[in-house]
Amino acid sequence: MVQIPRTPDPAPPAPLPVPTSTDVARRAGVSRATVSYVLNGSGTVRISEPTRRRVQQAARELGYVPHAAARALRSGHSRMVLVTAPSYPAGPIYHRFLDELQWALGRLGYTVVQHGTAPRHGARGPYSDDAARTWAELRPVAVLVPGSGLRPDAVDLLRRSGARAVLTLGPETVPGAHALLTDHEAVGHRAGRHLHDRGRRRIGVVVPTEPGHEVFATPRLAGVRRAVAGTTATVTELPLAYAEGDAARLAADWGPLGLDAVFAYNDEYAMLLMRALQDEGLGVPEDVALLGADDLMLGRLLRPRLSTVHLELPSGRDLAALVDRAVRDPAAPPERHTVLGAQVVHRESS
Amino acid sequence: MVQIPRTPDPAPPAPLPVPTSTDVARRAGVSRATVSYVLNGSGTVRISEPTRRRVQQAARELGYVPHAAARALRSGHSRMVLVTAPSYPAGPIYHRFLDELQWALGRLGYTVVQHGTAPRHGARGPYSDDAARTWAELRPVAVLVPGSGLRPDAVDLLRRSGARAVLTLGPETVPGAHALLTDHEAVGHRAGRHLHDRGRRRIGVVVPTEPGHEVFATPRLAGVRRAVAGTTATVTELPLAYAEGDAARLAADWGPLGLDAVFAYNDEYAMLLMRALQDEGLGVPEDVALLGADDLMLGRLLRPRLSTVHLELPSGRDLAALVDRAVRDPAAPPERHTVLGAQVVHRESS
DNA sequence: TTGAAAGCGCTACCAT
DNA sequence: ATGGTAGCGCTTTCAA
Repeated sequence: MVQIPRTPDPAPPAPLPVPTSTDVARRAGVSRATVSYVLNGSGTVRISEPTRRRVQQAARELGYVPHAAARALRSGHSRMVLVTAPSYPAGPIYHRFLDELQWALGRLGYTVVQHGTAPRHGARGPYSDDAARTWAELRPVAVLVPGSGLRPDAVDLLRRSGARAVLTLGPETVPGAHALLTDHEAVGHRAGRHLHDRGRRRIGVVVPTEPGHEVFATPRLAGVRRAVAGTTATVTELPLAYAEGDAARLAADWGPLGLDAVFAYNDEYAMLLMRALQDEGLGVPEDVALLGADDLMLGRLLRPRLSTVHLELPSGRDLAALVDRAVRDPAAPPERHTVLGAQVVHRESS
Repeated sequence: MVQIPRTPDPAPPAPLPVPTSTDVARRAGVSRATVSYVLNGSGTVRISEPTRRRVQQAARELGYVPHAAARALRSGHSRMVLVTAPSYPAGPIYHRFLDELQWALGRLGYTVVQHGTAPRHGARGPYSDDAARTWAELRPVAVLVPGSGLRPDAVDLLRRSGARAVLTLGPETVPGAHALLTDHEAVGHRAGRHLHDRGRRRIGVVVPTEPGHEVFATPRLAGVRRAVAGTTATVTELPLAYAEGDAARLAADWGPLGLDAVFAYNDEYAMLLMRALQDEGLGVPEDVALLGADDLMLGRLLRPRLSTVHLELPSGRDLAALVDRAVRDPAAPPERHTVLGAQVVHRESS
């Protein structure tokens, strides 16, 4: 960070005392109870119009903002939905989904808060109790955990701390938690079947070596295997780091592999590999068919245009509704939903 | 969402009462005060080892998790740093930065919470008071607002609600808030100078038509203009949507433009445009030089390899230190820092 | 070394 | 229609 020359700047006003509902009450000449009634529009109690006005004006003049923590403490529950940071590097698809979810939950009166305790080096394990404890301290009414690694005891901890619903969005179910299953096995299966349908018989499957991707890569690989089970086709695992050098290495050793198709994990790895293959003089799709996933824009810009598996997360509205339902009936048995739409988009590379 | 058949699932236990420090005290046979001392390791008070043990064991057995809101209420301040959702579509660079920041603030004892009130269609304006109010209700000790659009009255509202520091990370300063200035004018300037140095004289600058990008695009354009001011070079604004069709349209009308270089806003737009140009038979960089920004991996995979402006956000550690400093001395005048490292990486496209 | 008690800001019950 | 007041879970001074 570089300090740049600055013109003298007016110091901010000394920290004023934060106005409370008591201040509003005093200023409006009413009791705190009345203030609360006016500002929260309690259903049962009626306040006269003049009083109501005085209170609202006093609140405005003071810049009064209610204290969410105090409210939660008193009322025994918050409207906070905590979304934890995904355990994997999230892409544009996830962010669009989260945006939608936030908006939909907002309409239902919830406040969405993201907590990014990304598991760092040296952490004891995925979603160690430490992380879950931090979440629990916030006393969210619901917790959504995208990705994998949520442990059953963490679910327990959260529920015992008052969370009325715990939901996972990922490849596995966790006891006690509602599950939105992203069925990556099905993604692999679609990919495998597509390549097999196109007449390919020696299929490679890229498995990123970067940590955090196993969650998707493993079931996708299994899906491809299942797709060609009972046929003459073979499936070969292709570890690959997201780096030019590694792709070049893989491409250089391509011959002996004898592969005629690759499901490249996603569009970005596909682009990486396509480039390396082409640089090595191999033809796509003549020599080797290439299939990505995610349907990113960049796939359409490649030559040949990249075939891909288009993925679709659940609509934010649907998920918001599920959260709301779960919160209203915390004792209901966990729901399980399959939420990952997967569809092959056939373009030119396969 | 598709409901899949499920085996009957054990219903979760009826919502147990959440254990409080009173429960821990009772179980350990001590007072709540003692529990607090033990669990928070108060500096002044010494608790005997046996008592300490009993308390800790009781807490463990009960699955006790302190109530952050209650604690904040009593102590008068929280350790929550609120990071609002960026007002622009955030890329991998931002996410890496945020990760780092979170980690660094965590080490300083803060809890980072992201609040995504992304300004949606129909919202009254950028960061309307509504959004700021929601933030203020959480009574964060500090608020970091990436992007632009934070209004001075929102800063005021936040400070009057007890936020000891408000920081912006973006192209503009806001009165009352610390500013981490991402100097995109400098990015444009570097880009313009590079292209001019390479002998280009008719320079196009891509300006995305998608909303939200103006914040960057406008100053970048201005920077290019400044870089060639006083020379014979010209600068042409090139509105472009992130869609194949629009790029094709632009490329089809290329001739009359008479441009020999383009600063393409970022690597993704650069890739889009490069493809369209090449499809149109134009040579990069012979006919037209192309410069991206962000230094994404995909730039290295293009042919020719994409020249780009490498951007660097401040280190999470530095920023965490600044937040901490600002929180400790809330009356200090706002700091201003320029935090965007910009450096041209010359490859083959320019 | 430990406990009693006040009080943070707020809501909701019960009076008036 | 409005006010008094208890108490949510916690920390911290003051006494014992």
